[in-house]
Amino acid sequence: MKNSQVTIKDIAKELGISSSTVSRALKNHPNVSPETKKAVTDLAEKYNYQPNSIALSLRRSKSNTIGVIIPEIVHFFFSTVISGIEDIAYSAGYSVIVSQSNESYDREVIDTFALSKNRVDGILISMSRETTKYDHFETIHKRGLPIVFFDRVCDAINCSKVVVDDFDGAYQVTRHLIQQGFKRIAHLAGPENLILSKHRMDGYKKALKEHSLEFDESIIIRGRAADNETLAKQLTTQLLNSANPPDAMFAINDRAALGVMKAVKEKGLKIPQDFAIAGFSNWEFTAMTDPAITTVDQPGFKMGQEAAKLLIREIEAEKDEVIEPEIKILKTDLIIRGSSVAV
Amino acid sequence: MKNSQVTIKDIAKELGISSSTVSRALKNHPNVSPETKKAVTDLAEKYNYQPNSIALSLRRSKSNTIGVIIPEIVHFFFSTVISGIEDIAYSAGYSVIVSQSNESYDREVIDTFALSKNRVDGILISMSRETTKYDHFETIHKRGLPIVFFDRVCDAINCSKVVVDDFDGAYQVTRHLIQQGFKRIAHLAGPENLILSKHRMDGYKKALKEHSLEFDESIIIRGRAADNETLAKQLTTQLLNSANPPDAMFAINDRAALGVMKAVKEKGLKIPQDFAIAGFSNWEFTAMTDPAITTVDQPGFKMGQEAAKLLIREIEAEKDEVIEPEIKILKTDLIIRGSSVAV
DNA sequence: ACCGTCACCGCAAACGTTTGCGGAATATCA
DNA sequence: TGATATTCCGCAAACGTTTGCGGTGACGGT
Repeated sequence: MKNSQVTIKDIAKELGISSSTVSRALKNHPNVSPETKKAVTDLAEKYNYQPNSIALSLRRSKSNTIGVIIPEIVHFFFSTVISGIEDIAYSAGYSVIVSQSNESYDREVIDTFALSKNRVDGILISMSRETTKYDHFETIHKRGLPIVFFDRVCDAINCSKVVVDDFDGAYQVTRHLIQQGFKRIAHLAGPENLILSKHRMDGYKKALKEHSLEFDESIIIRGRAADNETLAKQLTTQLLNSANPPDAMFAINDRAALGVMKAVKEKGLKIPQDFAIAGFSNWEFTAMTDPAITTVDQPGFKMGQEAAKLLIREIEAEKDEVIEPEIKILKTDLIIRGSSVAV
Repeated sequence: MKNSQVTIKDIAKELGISSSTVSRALKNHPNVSPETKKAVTDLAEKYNYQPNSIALSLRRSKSNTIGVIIPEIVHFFFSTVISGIEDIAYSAGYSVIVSQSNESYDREVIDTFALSKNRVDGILISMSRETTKYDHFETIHKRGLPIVFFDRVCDAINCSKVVVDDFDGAYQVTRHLIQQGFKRIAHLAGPENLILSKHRMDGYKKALKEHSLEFDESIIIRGRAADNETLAKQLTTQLLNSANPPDAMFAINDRAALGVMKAVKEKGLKIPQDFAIAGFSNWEFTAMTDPAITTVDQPGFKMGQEAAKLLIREIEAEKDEVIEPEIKILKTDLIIRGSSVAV
């Protein structure tokens, strides 16, 4: 149990010089004689000196840590984003501390202030599904703490954001379904308070319009089905049993698409011959179902990278330097699989 | 940009008292008059005083942060474990900083020392697949930094560990296959340097022996197929085309099981009538395939919780107190699904 | 008038590091 | 020899907090 690490003071004492000199010697400051430098570095190496990062943080009033708040960690997309964040953060010398809101507004507020109290240098956030008030963001942002939103962004705060081109992704996947010959394409929509739901809906509408298909509210599934596979299945079954059922479905995300698929299979329809399905996000499992699900790939890793870059840029800006908020829109990638086209 | 947070000194200055008194007033120390206390707490509230956790860390030489090293974040099981770790850590007042080794030994070493340099109070580790040398663990452990291993544990280090009862899980799932009437059960084994591979193999063997089935090396798939779906599929196809093919497969994990499933489907065999499949870990997607895959649930969340508890217990032990390393073995849960039994 | 007790508060050191400033010793020059 | 420049180093403050110890003043008891 050699408890304490060796410090600058220890080295100074052993060499009979002051800590200032040791500090300077270690960073190769010109005002230190070569002999002293050598003595210091030798001893530092011998004792395996590691600068105390906490003392450094206090001195510089900078923790070199960034906080991340996401709805959930156990989630293919978000964990991919974290991976991207860490990639950039680590190579820039930052640690990453992650906390999850579990899609709860209250928890998100707690997490936000906890990170602020922990003196992180900046925060990356993807909002919870419940969040409709933004005071907690406002508060810490006004305090001068850099914030960057990603994916589930907040329009009310004037800061940098990274999103995926939801509109275009939805447009492309819907167009694909139309090009495959499907005529009556339903849409399972997302929660109304997330902008991405609106964007995807708009992309869907644009594709319909462009191909002279009319938008029909009766084949739109709204509400909480987006993240509830069972509900998605139920509502799809209902739709399939209706008078004028759809022949394809674009679901707002892959989990919902899976619910749709189960409903369609249960009904005895063949995929994609009788009914085509497309999701959104390219979650891992979409390649594993039978048939595999057509979807839209969101560059999660890249999103994490970009968000981290924007944040660090802001953190490391000079005091008087004014950083204009930047909105990064990442292109999506249409992944065509068996659920929408015969292989 | 109100840059600086208010400090104890600021409050002290404004009230014309010393920082010591403010500090004591804030923690309700008896040696402070009620009036002073009130004045201090009022002002603290007014300015929304937040203790500077970095200064605290320096003072107490304790960062209240724990480090986690896992092979990858984008992984259902490991992200579940993290979730469990955070659950315990946050309620005990610790932050969690996560880093991933990406299954690389070199990266694991770097991460280990980076965490140590960042002055975490303890480390939770699940080893990379590559790791066969343990000097980096040894070094920091000798330095007195508490370590707890989980899942992929290291026998060479004498510290607390949390594992799943791999032996029993494998035994149960194999027995289940036997009870369903399958006679020639193959096994896709894991990397040899991970103890869990051996344990699962042993559980498999025990079930065979108990039912008087002989162990046949020719239907064991070894090598790198465990985390390579494509390879798993190839080798399974090879096995299916052999002279005396198996009628069931217990795969060391779910990803491999999926490869097996694809091979079996491609061969035109019916699952489970002609061929049964079982995996291990209960990854999310196993419930989503068609048919759903029988597997063994590993309590990832609970594992995270237990590991965090053990670590924090060690961190918060008194200096002279001797903490005996503890090995926690968590029970698994057999999840029977369509791939091994007709519904 | 002296002493002891008590309640309340401040001083200063400590955690480990950085850095502006000044000072001592040596070297350079007139 | 005396003045000045150069080289190297230490002092002390600062980051924000905690805490042992000592100090002050009021009060009651003898």
